[in-house]
Parts: sequence; structure tokens; C-alpha cells
Amino acid sequence: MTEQADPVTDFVSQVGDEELVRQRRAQIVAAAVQLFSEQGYYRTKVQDVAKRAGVSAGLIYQYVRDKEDLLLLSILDVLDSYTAEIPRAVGHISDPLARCVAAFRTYCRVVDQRRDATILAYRSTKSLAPARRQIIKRAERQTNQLIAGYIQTCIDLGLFRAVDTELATYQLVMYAHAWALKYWQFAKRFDLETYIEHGLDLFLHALLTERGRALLDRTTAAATARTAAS
Amino acid sequence: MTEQADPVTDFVSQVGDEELVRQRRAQIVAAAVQLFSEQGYYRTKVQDVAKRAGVSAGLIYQYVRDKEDLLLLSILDVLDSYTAEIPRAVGHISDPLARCVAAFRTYCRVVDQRRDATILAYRSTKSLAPARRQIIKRAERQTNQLIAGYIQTCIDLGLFRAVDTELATYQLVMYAHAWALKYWQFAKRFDLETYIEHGLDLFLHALLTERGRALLDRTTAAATARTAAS
Amino acid sequence: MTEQADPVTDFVSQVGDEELVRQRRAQIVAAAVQLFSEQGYYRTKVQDVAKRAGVSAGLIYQYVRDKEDLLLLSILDVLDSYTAEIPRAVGHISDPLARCVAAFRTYCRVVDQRRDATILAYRSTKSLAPARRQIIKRAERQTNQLIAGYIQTCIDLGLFRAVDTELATYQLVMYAHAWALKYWQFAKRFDLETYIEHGLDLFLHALLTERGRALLDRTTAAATARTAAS
Amino acid sequence: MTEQADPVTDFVSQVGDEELVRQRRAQIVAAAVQLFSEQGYYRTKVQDVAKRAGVSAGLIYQYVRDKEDLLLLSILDVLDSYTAEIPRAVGHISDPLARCVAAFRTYCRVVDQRRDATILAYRSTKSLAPARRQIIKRAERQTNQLIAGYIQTCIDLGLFRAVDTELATYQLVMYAHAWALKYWQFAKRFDLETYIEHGLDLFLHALLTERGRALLDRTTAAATARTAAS
DNA sequence: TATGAATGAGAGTTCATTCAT
DNA sequence: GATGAATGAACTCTCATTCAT
Repeated sequence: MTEQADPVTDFVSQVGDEELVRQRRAQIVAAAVQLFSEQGYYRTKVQDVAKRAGVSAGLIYQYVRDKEDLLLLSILDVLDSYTAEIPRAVGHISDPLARCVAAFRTYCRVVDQRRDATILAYRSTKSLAPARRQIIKRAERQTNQLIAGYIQTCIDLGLFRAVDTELATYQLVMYAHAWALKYWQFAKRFDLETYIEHGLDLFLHALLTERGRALLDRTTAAATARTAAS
Repeated sequence: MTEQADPVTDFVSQVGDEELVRQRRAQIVAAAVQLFSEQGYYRTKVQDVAKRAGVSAGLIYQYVRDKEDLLLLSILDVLDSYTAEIPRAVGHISDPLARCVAAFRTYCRVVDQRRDATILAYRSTKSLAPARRQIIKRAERQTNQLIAGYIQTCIDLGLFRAVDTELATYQLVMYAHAWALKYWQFAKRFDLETYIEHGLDLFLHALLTERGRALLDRTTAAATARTAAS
Repeated sequence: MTEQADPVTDFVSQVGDEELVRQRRAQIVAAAVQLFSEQGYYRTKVQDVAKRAGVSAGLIYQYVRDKEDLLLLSILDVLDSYTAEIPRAVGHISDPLARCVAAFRTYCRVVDQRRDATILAYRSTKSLAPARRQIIKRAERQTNQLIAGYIQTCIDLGLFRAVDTELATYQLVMYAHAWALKYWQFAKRFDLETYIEHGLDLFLHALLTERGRALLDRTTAAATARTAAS
Repeated sequence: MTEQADPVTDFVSQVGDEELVRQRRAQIVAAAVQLFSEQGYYRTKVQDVAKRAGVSAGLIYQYVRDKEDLLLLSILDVLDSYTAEIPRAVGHISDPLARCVAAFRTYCRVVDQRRDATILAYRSTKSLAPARRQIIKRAERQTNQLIAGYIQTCIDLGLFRAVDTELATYQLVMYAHAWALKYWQFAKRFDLETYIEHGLDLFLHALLTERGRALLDRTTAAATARTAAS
């Protein structure tokens, strides 16, 4: 029996075949994310998750220690999608300011795509036992680090004022999350892209130095020119 | 048969004496806020709340319809403390900019005083049935209106840029909440007052117009002078 | 403290004044009979009885040992009304056959007047502890004895066949009760008086001897004549 | 997802296997009938039923919606045994009078075999919510229809007087039930068969026409002759 | 591997009864 | 004598988890 320890949850599945484990877990977690998001963690029965995933209730316990494990995996799934999407969308951009802006835009869009799941990640951490909560915090910090890096570069280059990077990061992140958390309020007034531009307006005013602003204007002008020319 | 309906929850208490109802409800809700904050709503048993409040489990049901009602009352209790504290701290300030700043500072301080409860209000709304969730949303909007009013005045006077008031409001509010939500992270690096000043720095940069900035500098200079003189 | 033992329930009320005890008990039992009849014994709360009786819940326990006592008293109240009404309606009739018929008619009418209460007496005896159930049985037998006496006389006089008196009695009694128990079914097809006449038809056919029948015919003829003459 | 709806209660069992559902329900209802009969519905805990049935408390809720459902099923079980037994015992008898008599005898015997359960059916209908009470009434009517049919035939053939069939039916039925309801009183004086014969005596006197009586005497004489000859 | 019937501890809620006022 | 707020034992129902097949 070649036991299979999950790198994050540190749980050894009963099942041997690695590939099967990966696939089953994905299947089960997908169902869990849906249901936990829709109805909340405590309102959702393991039975429901099983039904939605198209497996038996018993099977879940071969891939997951207990219900809380399922929540942990679900939240990590959401956080991972952040960490995966942003670099993908931003990787090729070399201009630090443009990259920072693109990262913000991407974050907002990912949140929009997974609105319910974002709320889940936001609200249900408290339902985890402390040990598991640490894992979430670590993952969260990891995503933030990504954004923080982009901001730090801008500060280092004198494009952003020397604000506290972590605070600034957290502002961006919260702004993105707010789209999900207060969708019921915001969606009445703007669509996602307008929301993003409003956010950028605020943040750039808050952060840009003179030099940063000048640079941005030039870039934007160039972009506008390109757009106009085409 | 002087039955006593809660103005908000629309629940008629079994108990007649108005004053007693007020007192008992306060006592029970205080215990509930503590426990729900510490352990989460679902993890907390009604028995626990009763014990903490120093009453019997049965008594709770003379003042509250069911456990969910207890959560509703608990969240409202927190939101109400916001709506009550801010005007109190700000009422006498006539300068619109100073008032706006003071409101923000107060909000942050109230959140700090009721950190756990703030998290409760933030995270547990999803545990309520839709009808009750509406009540929360209404109360939330009410507090926001307060802040929004202060910001709007500054915009009307040309001190703030003509940004979307609601979004700006929400930024301030979220910044305040973040102190509670990410206390584990922030508290390692600054104390509350530093956190507040950082926030002000960001927001004022984001919002102030030239005129606003000039005015603020003058005011601050005067205050500094006064402080220095004393 | 002149304590006051109830002759039947053998319960000593906390309250001294005999007259008050009688009055309060009547008041409380009246409410209890209503509610137990309408909603059933277990569904009815002592609080409800108190409210209906216009007294406090605590007061009930000064006149009654416990809730079951209330049921006992309620059932006895119904049974007593049988035992009281029949002799009153029949006392002056000297003709044994006519008396027997009148008793039956009265029984049916009393049942009709207290339909819900009859059902209560019928159905709820099982809710009493054995000791109290005995008291009910005794009271029930007492009413039956009344009817049985009238029947026995008719048998002794050769008007009724020598059937088992107890069984015959029980038949009459059940027929009367059935009006209450199956009212939902019978009321669609006849009114009370028709129901009574159908019953008499059956019983007289079952019980009358030749002599009895002849006698009855003569009496009826006479009555008809009297009616016709008037 | 082969879900299993009970034809009468309209409840879909959580369990798929039809045969298992049938068996488990029988097992659980048997226990419920016993306990409800012995101790009454409200005095009996679901736990008790589970223990008596030899299953866990939780399991019951896979086959039954709630405790009241258990009562409904229990009462129906009794009523069904009436509707099943009588035709079985009477089916081969062609003589209408003999059949009617046999039906009555069978009814009394079934009641005797399920004395406690009969009382349950009689007394506990009130504990059901109106919708479920209707189901009972329907089942009850169905049994009565059986008897009513036999009586009607005798009336149509001029063997019975033209009494109201429904009333006559109800008399027979109540007489049978009375054996259960007043067993404590009757059993001191006769055994079941004597009770039955007394009942027949009463009913036949009440119902038979001249022709019917003549026919019966002949049949009885023949039977006596046969018996004597053997 | 997978199933799903079975388990049983646990939680919310009710309500008969008491007792301080 | 009367009140009604307070108590707490008791009961129904749910659901995470297990295990025989």
C-alpha cells in the first residue's frame, strides 16, 4: 500500500493510485465549493456534496479526513486560482506600472468569475480549527506577496510613494474582494469594468508620485494613440 | 397583556415588563456576541450562551424566537454601536474636512474596541435566512450613509475630487474593518493609531483636491502650532 | 389552615376558603375542558388553560396537583353532567318503557350539547395514570348503572327480552357516544332527532317482547291521539 | 435514485431498495403499534420504538418523516388488518345471511387478536394533524363499506328490515370495538365467543324480517342436525 | 475501490412546575 | 391569595462518520 500524503493537508488518502486521487479530489472539491458557497458550510451535508459530485457519501472519506478537511480544500482551491491566474495574465508585461495595473485588473476579474467561492474563502475560515486556519493564512499571504512584489517594484523605482507596501496591497486585495462581498450593492450601479476603473483611479491617486503620474500619462497617451491609429 | 415587540426583529416577547425585556435582552445578547465571536455561531450552543449570560437555557426563548434570532440581534448590536458612536464623536466638529477625518478615526477605534464582534458581523450574515439578512443590510447601509454624508460634503465644497461617493465610503469602511479582520497580521507591525494615520495618508492622497490639500495643510499647521505652543 | 380534601381526587387544595375553591376549580376546569377538547390533552399547555380561564399559570397549581389532575377533573366534569341530566329529565316519568326511551333521548341530547367534551372523555382516559383511570371507570359505571336500572325494570316487567342488561346498556351508551365520535360522518345525513329515532327503532326491535311492543303501540297511539286532538 | 414513495403516506424513503423498505417499515411499525398501544402515543419515545424494533433511533427517520408519521402508519396497519381479514374469512360463503354473520364474527375476532392496537386506532386519531386524519377516515370508511355491503344485500333480499345501512353497520362495528375498549369490564363476565353470540342475538332481533328469521331458523336447524348427526 | 444503510451523539426547543414578590 | 418570570429535564430530529457487502 503506497500511501499518499497530501502536501498541504498532510492527509494520507486510503487510495493508492495517485492519478485517481487527484481526479477524485478535484471532483469532490468542485462539488463542495459550489455547495458551501451557495448554502454555507454548516448548512451543507456531506451527503449533498456526495450527490453533487456523483459519488457515494462513503467514498468521500477515502479522500478526505473529515468534513472540515473538505472546507480546507475548498478554500485552498479558491486561493490557488488567484495565485495561478495572476502570474499567467501578467507574466509577459515588463513595464512595472502596467504590470501592477494588470495584476489588479486580473484579480478583480478572477474574483468576479468566482464570486460565490470568494465569499466562501472570506467567511468560512473561522469554521476551521486553528491548525487548518494557519494553512489558509499561509496561502493568503502567498497571493498577497505576489501583489506586494509588483507594488514594491513601483515604489523602488520611485513611481509610487513610499507607503507601507503591505497596507497598500491589502487595500487592493480588499477592493477586489468587495466586488464579491457587496455585489448585491455594487452591481446595481456599475459593471465590473467600471468598478475596476474607479478603483484604479483611487489607488493611482493615492500611490503615484509625480514621476509615476508623468510616466503613466505618457504610457496611456501612447496606448490611446495606438488605439486611435488602428 | 402588555406584550413587547422588538422594534427591529418584530418579535413579541413572552414577557410583559418592558424594562425587564430591555435588560434581559441586553444581557443575553452580550453573552451571545462574546461567544459567537470567539467560537463562531454554529459552534456555540444556546446552552453556552445561557450559562455565560447567567440565565437558564429556557429563559432565552422568552426573549428570542430561536437561535438565529440571537445571531441577528448580536449583529445588529455591533452595527448599532457604529451608528451610535460616530455622531457622538463628530457632532461638534464644524469643519467638514476635520469632521470627515474624525469620523474615520472614530470608526477605526470602535472597530478596535469590538474587534471580535466586528468579525462576527462580517462573517455570519450568511448564516441568516434571507429575510433577516435584509435587516442587516439595511442597518449596514445606514452606517455607511453617515460616512457618505461627510464625504459628499467635502466633494460639494471642492475639497475632495468628484469620485463615486459610495465607493469611497466603502473604502474607508473596509479599511476600518480590515483592522479587525487582519489583526493577526497588522498588529505585528503597527499599533492602532499608526494604522489609522497610514490609512488617512492613503485616503487623503486619493481624494483631496488642490484646494482641499491647501486647506488641510493650513489646518494642520495651526494645530501643530497650537500643540507646540502648549 | 382548614385544609380542603377533594372528595374524588383526594387532593388537598392549598386554599382554605371552600367556596372559593369550588368556584376557582369550576372556572379552571371549564377552560381545560374546552381546550383539551379542541386540541387534545398533550397539545394543550397549562399556560393556555390559565389564559383561557383568566388566571395566572401559578394559580392553577393551588387548586390542582398537576396537569393530569386537570384532565381527571375535566373528564369527571363531563361524566357528571351525564349523571346529573338524565335523572332530571326522567325523574317524573312513571311508565318504565317511556322512562327508558326518555333516558336514551336525553343521553343523546347531552352528548350533542357537549360533543367535544364527550370525545375528550372517550379518548383521553389512556393519558391518565392507572389510579386515576380507576376513578373514571367508577364514574362511568355509575352513569351506566342509571340506564341499566331503567332497562332492568323493563326486563323484569316482561317488556324487554331477557338480554344481558349490561350489554344492552352499553349498546345504548355507545350509540349516544357515536353521535359525537362520528359526527363528521353522521351530520351529513341526519340531524340529531332523526339519529335518535333511528336508534330507538333499532333498539326497540332488538329488545321489546310481544307484550312490550303492544304496550308501546298503545302508548304511542295514545300520544298520537293526544297530539292529534290538540 | 430509485426512491420509494409510500402509497398512502406519500413519503419518499431515503432508502432505495424496495424490499428492504417494506421489511424495515413492517419491523418499525410493529414496534410502534405495541408501544403506542401499551403506553399511549405521547408517552412513547421514538427511542423506545427504536429499541423495541432493534434498530437505532436515527434509522427510523429514513423510513418515516416524523413521529406522527409513525402513528399514522401504526393506525393504518390496524385498519388494514381488518380490511384484509374479513374478506379472507368470508369469501367462500355464498349465503348472504351466513356471510353477514360470519363477517361480524370475524371482525370481533380480529379485534380480539389486536385488542391494544384497536384501542390505539380508536383513541389516537386526534393526535394527528388534519391532513393525516383524513387518511385514517378514508381507511375506516373502506372497512365499513365492506360490512355495509353485506348488510345491504340482506336488506335487498328482504332478509333485513330496511334500516339505514350506515347506522346498522356502525352498530356492528362499534360492538366489535367495544370488546377492546371495555375489555376490562366485559372479560369478567363472558369470553369472546359468548360476547359474539350475545351481539348476534341483539342485532338479528333488531334487523331480521319475518322471512329472514324463517330462513335463519331453517339454516340453523340444518346446521344443528348436521352437528347432531356427526 | 465503491456503496449506502446504519449508527448514535448532540443540539435546539418546549413546557410543567416552582417560588420570590 | 395571586402573579408570572425563571428553571431545567426531557424529547425529537439531524447528520458526520463507519462498515459490511
